[in-house]
Amino acid sequence: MPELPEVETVVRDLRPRLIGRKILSVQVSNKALRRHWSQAWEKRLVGRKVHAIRRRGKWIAIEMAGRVSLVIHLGMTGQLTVTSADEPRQNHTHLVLGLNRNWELRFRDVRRFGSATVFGTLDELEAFFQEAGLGPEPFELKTRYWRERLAATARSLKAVLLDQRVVAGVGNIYADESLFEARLHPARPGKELIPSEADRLRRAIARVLRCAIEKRGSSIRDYVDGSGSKGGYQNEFRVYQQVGRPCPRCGTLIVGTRLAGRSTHYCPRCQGPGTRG
DNA sequence: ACAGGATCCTGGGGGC
DNA sequence: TGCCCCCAGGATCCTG
Repeated sequence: MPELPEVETVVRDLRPRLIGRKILSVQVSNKALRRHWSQAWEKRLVGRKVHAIRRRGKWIAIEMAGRVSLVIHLGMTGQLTVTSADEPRQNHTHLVLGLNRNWELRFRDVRRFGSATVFGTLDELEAFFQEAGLGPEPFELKTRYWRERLAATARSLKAVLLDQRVVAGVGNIYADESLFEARLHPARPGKELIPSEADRLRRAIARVLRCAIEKRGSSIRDYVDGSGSKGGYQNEFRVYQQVGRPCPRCGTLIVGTRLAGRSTHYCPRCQGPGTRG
């Protein structure tokens, strides 16, 4: 599920609920997430106060006193919520941090493509992100960098947008919505774009993501924010999951295809294959 | 360098 | 009601 707008919404929700709270206990389910949980991590967490929560791409870093951090990726179906400890636990809850004042931070993940990892030092944390090779944040994309990355590749725009090493945080929904906003065909090879088209795409990505953050993300199925509520951007989709419906710009029917291994949606007219887009 | 497929998982929806 | 097949907001590894 969660792409940048969803992860950003979760992070903003968690901040007031988590910062200053103390971790009193750690409970882990017997099912493995994408990265194996080490028992030694529990001792590192217990007794610590939460200092800050940050997002990098689709990653969430919960930073504690003593430079310990809990780093979480929500995968496809991850949910990270702060709830009263009295609230019944849903199935597929894989990590529960008991907090003071009877609160709990819960990580639920039906498909278990998500992960939770603890780092003991800032160096470890930085090395982890370094190794991931994450590209810049979409809101900090430099014109020159973006033009050059596109010019250097024959891959489709769709594949480039999904590549976290080129730009961090865009996933399948916002790739399609951004390409529609920019009036560019998802199969266009990056190096075919003229500079003005590359710039248009860069601005489209930022515009779409900002709008989605405003609507608190997209809830298709599993996504919920930091308090367990759904987002609203699924009502704003212009091409994603809109196959057979009229394009909001020109009325042509939206079509679906498969690109870069993912379902892809676009308007064959507005996003026609020509240079003009 | 790049596309495409398989993989890790569970559950929902459609067809029969 | 049940079964079978396909699909899903991600990421990674392998093949050709």
